[in-house]
Amino acid sequence: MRQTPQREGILRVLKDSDRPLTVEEIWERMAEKRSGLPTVYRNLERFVRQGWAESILGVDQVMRFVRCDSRHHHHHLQCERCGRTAEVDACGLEDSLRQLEALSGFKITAHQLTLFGLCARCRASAEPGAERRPGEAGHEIDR
Amino acid sequence: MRQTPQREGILRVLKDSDRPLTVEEIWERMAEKRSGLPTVYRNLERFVRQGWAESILGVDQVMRFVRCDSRHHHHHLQCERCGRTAEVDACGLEDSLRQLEALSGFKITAHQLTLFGLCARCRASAEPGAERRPGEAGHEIDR
DNA sequence: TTTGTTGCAAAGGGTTTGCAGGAGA
DNA sequence: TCTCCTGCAAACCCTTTGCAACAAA
Repeated sequence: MRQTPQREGILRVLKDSDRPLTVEEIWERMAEKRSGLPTVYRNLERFVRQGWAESILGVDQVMRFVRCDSRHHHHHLQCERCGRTAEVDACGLEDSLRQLEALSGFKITAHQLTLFGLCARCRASAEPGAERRPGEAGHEIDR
Repeated sequence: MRQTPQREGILRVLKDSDRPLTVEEIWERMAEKRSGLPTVYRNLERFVRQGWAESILGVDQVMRFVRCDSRHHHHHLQCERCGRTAEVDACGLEDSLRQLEALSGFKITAHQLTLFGLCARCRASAEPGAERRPGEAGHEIDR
């Protein structure tokens, strides 16, 4: 896989963001060397295949991308207000899954879990007028 | 909400299927009184809002719809081979969530969990050549 | 009769593709 | 040099919308 300014740009944008971004947001943030939208799509797809990025579906049904820090099994916690996400390492689901297998007859091979809520920050600063949706700009540390 | 043959048709198709269906699949199965695709979209949206149906995203990233049997909190088990789903009542996640809240500082307000695997049936009849993906025809009982 | 619903066709919007030119290695 | 990658524009496809005709209640 070749190294190109476009690819570096995409990965940089993802790295610099603390929340998942839509394809268009990524594209917009590639200030210096903006590439074509198709290039962003094509590379994002590869990054996901390679395990360098991950796509997650927001509450608003929009697909967003995050840099994938940990290769191992994990899940995402998404703040409903600012859109920031946190990775959750352990999922503590294993026991429940074994139980379910016995109950349902299914052999469970994979699961997908997304958690929604309020991050510590937004929880603290619950000032009115601060409501935001995932996909909108977050706090001052946004970008 | 008025009762129309189109609405009855959609609900009937959903009820007769043991696996989630795409909008187009639902539309195709409304044999007698086939409606326009927009009508299917419009009603499906309402049914979901009303809690009569539920949309679930497959491993293939395609949205499908199921009749919603239980109004209470539940999750879906999807068979990767035949596409059939089962509803799981308890999710046994509650304890883990409390732990996570303490750990992450998040106040978890909602979660979305989908389980993938092999249903009892497909597990038993693991004959080669029987591979199917969600969205393709299932077993003989498919319709 | 009133008002919600349908069907059609057209618009919309995000994503993908084809292809020729360009640039990593 | 040889591929792989990019950019552009066009094609796609699923979904939504506008509007007039229609049918529940």
